[in-house]
Amino acid sequence: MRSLLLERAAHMLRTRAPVTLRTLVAGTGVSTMAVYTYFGGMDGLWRALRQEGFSRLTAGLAAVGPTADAVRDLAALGAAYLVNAVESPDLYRIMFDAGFDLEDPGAADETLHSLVRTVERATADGRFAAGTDPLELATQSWAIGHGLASLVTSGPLPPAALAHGVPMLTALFTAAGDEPGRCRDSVARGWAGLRTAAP
Amino acid sequence: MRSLLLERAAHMLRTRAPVTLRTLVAGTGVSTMAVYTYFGGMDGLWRALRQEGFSRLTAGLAAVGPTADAVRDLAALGAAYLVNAVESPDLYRIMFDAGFDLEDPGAADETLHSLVRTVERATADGRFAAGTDPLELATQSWAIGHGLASLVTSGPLPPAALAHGVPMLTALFTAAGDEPGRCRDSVARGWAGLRTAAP
DNA sequence: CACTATACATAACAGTGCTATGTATAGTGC
DNA sequence: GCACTATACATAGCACTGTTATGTATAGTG
Repeated sequence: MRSLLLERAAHMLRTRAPVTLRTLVAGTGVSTMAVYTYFGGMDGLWRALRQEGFSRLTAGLAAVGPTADAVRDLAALGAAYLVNAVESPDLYRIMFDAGFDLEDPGAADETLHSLVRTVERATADGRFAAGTDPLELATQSWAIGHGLASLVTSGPLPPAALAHGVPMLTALFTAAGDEPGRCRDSVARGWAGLRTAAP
Repeated sequence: MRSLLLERAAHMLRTRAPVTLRTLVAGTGVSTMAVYTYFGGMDGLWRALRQEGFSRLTAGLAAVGPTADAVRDLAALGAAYLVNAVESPDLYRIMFDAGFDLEDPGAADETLHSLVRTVERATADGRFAAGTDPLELATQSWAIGHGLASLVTSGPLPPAALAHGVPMLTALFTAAGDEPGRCRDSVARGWAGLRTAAP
């Protein structure tokens, strides 16, 4: 029942149907109280959806198999991040919407950690300068990805603006010590995985 | 009356008091209908608040007087942008919250335009490569600013993370053709205006 | 001075999340 | 097998939300 409600909520989110306590349980044959036994209220449902969103994101990032080129992998992670955000924008909005704030700090940690590991690999491979702080560079990559994803899903920028990720990440990685030409090539190859799902 | 309601709503937003139709008019001696005559409903109030937010942001950016160093000014614009977002996070959230989407496209245009003009100035001064697309670089700077502002005001990153703006903008501007050492210096000087208001 | 439009007030309506209270079922100790 | 208890719901109602239908007083206008 719990997962049924979660799936239904996710589906209503995708179809842009308003997700309210009563519209959620309508059709399931179950009453409004079920939401309280399983989630403790609507806030609990949103939290569960948020975790679901991060789980889906983590899975999407994990699908970016590590290759010999760690810089390519970093760009591929960025592309996968954007694809995830654009394909389910409502879920993405919930994930980064304040209001629940500080309820489960570190929900996004796994996302950041996969970036950190890849930066470390790139540094170990000699692509970035020896003194590079992995967390710092990973955070900056994340900020770029989130900035683009947020501006596109919120409306101000058209979906085509996602392409800015290529020069931005290239600039960031080059500044971290990677050789410009090789960096551009790696990022372009990693970015090739970006495909916006046709409606 | 209209501006009284707007100011009151902005104040309630600042003090984190829930802004509802009835709490808004309570104490003003006026009834709920006033909101409908002036704003056409709560959605209209949010739209007005959003415009208020953009006006305040535009004013904040305009206060960054142009100096002889256009790259410094670009960084100063970024810092001013972040200060504005962090000082009134709720207003910032409303500005970039979807839901009203596409109601007034181009509300953020003035924000972007001030960046575009400064990029053009920097290019004319020979700081950026001749072929630099001003809109492109301005958009990328915006994405960095918004990414940091959003992640900080939403919770995942601590306020100290705003400092990432310096290396990120430096990397971006250097990639655009500016000389690394001089760029770092300009950005640092422009960033010096960033002061988080003490609570 | 009649007429009309504006600017509200009053009251009610449907919808929201939530809770208090009931009930049926499943598990558990004896 | 049987009382006992906890779980998993259902039913009904509460306080609150935004919205609207209707009234009314005032200001402007021919």
